[in-house]
This record gives sequence, C-alpha cells and structure tokens, in this order.
Amino acid sequence: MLTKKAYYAFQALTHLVEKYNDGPVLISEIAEQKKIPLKFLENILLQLKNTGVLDSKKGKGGGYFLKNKPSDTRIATVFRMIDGPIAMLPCVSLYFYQRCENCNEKFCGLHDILVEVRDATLNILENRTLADLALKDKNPVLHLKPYS
Amino acid sequence: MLTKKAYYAFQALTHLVEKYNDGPVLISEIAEQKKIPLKFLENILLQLKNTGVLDSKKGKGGGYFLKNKPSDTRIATVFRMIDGPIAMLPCVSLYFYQRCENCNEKFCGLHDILVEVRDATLNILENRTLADLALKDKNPVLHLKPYS
DNA sequence: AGCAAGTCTACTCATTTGGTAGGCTATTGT
DNA sequence: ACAATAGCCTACCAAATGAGTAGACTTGCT
Repeated sequence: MLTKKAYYAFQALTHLVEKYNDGPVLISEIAEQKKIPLKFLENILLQLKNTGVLDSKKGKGGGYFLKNKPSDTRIATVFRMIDGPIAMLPCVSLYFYQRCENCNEKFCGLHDILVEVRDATLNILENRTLADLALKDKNPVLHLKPYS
Repeated sequence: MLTKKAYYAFQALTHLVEKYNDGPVLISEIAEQKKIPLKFLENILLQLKNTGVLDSKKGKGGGYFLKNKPSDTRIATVFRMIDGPIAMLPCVSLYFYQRCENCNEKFCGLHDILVEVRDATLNILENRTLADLALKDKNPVLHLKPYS
C-alpha cells in the first residue's frame, strides 16, 4: 500500500502538471485544492525539491513548480523517493537490495515469484510519467438523450 | 513491502510443502529450521489454520500440515490473509475496495496506473501456488572440471 | 523596511509491527 | 487414569512507522 504521504505527493504533482507553464504555484493553493494538510504538504514538496523533481521560488510570486517537463519524470522515481522500495522484499529490490539472511536466493521459490512481480510492476511504473497523472476525460460523455 | 509476518508465513509454508505427505510437522521444527521466533510462528500458523490454509493435530504425533494439495492454494490468497490488500490504494483494490474521498476515479491518472499495476501483480500471484515455493534446483550444477 | 513566500528543527500522538508470557485444552501412549 | 505432548488462547509490551503540528528562520521582492 502507498503511504498517505506518497498519495498526497502524487495529488500535488498532478496539480502542478495541470498548472505547468502557469508559473509557481503556492503550497497553500495545492493544499486547499487537494485537501492536504498544509504543513504536511510543505514537507512533501520540500522533499520532492531536494530530490530534484520540483523547484521553488521564494517571496512574492513564488511557489513550487516542476523542475522538468512532466514527461521527463517517471512515476517510479517519485515512488522510490517518498515510499522507498517498490519490490516486496529487500532481496528482490534493484535500488534497495539487501541479501536475505535465512534463505538462499538460488533455491527460494518466493524469490522467483517476487522478482516476476517486481519486473511486471516496474515495467509499468518506469514507463509512466507525471504527464500520465494529469486530468483526462476517460469517459467521454456521449450526448445522448436519456431514454424515455 | 511484505511484513515479516508474511515472509515468515511463506517460509513456514515452504517447509510444509516440502514435508507434504510426511504427516504433521511440529511448530518447533519449523521455527528451528527457518529461524523464526517460536511464539510468533504459533500465531502465524494459527491464523493460516483459521483461514483454511493449514490444519493441525494436537497431542503426540501432532503438528501442522497443509489442508489441501500445495497446488490448490494460491500465493495471492496467503498474501491477502496475512498482509491484507495487494493493491497500492484502497480505490484500486478488488478485495478491500474503498472509494477515494478526494479524487474522482473517472479522472484520476494515478488510479489508471495503479489498476494496471494491480492487474499485472495479480496475474502472477493468482497463478502461482504453494507448490511453486518448494525447493528446486534453479542452477543445475554442470559437472565441469574447474579450468586449470 | 516590510511582507510574502518557502525552509528548517523539533515535537507529538496513534497505529502497526514484531514480538513475549503464561496458562488452557485436546490427544495419545502406558 | 494420568502424564506427557503439542497446539490454542488471552493478554501484554516495546520499538518503529505514519501522519501530522508548531513555531521560528531565511530569502527575495517591491
């Protein structure tokens, strides 16, 4: 499960993608729009800045904005920054690998299964970007008369 | 990430798969073999019994054993029993669904992405069973002479 | 100068995780 | 019958994590 922090991060990023090219956006605006506790959001945005996803401007007219084009930041990257490993066990993680103490990977059926899960997951998360978060009409309204 | 509880559960199940047909296995044997704290393992096995994966026998000659054939219990099932939802957000969970409060699924890019992840993950976890946990030689030794 | 932003440090509180302790109950061998 | 065996059950506990909050500080703009 995603933490709330990561969930908020993605919501905030969604907002920033939608406002991309509109200049810096206030923390307070995002907090209000997305109903995220302001001070908590501060932490999150700061963390996203420190890891290179966002940039900010202080003073009047300041705020947060995406450092790069939306399509240049992978979902997987944000994920790892906020929640850490994507894999289900350290012994199958690419970025946070740690050897199992009690089991030999060579003979561990669970390891195999979780590697498959990891690869399937990464195949998605590494190939989607912030651009994919933005609002899009998935159910185009078909301007039909209601029956009867 | 899996909890330790789930990890222990899978280790214990692996042992029980390997001893399938050998009759009941003592908790203490599993605990020792897999280096799992005994009392913690008790809880775990009991939970697996109460949810229908394992069965047990008391008294001398007793112990735990698989209730069904290894190939009849899906990995996904065990997963859900111990750690709960497999999906990354409640709003994309099949078994633990809960609506998002702040976002409209119809217009949420994140939702789409996480549905994909869920499907890819389940495709694996629902199609692997306890039988896949068991020890198998993945790197067959090629009886070659060491060079020189 | 003075205001408007973000930045930083440090707390707090609730929940979950990862256990432990100890007695109770059912089964079985003698 | 009864002791030994082995799982069952209730309760507790400590550390870590998650989810925030408070408040002072810095920087940039006008």
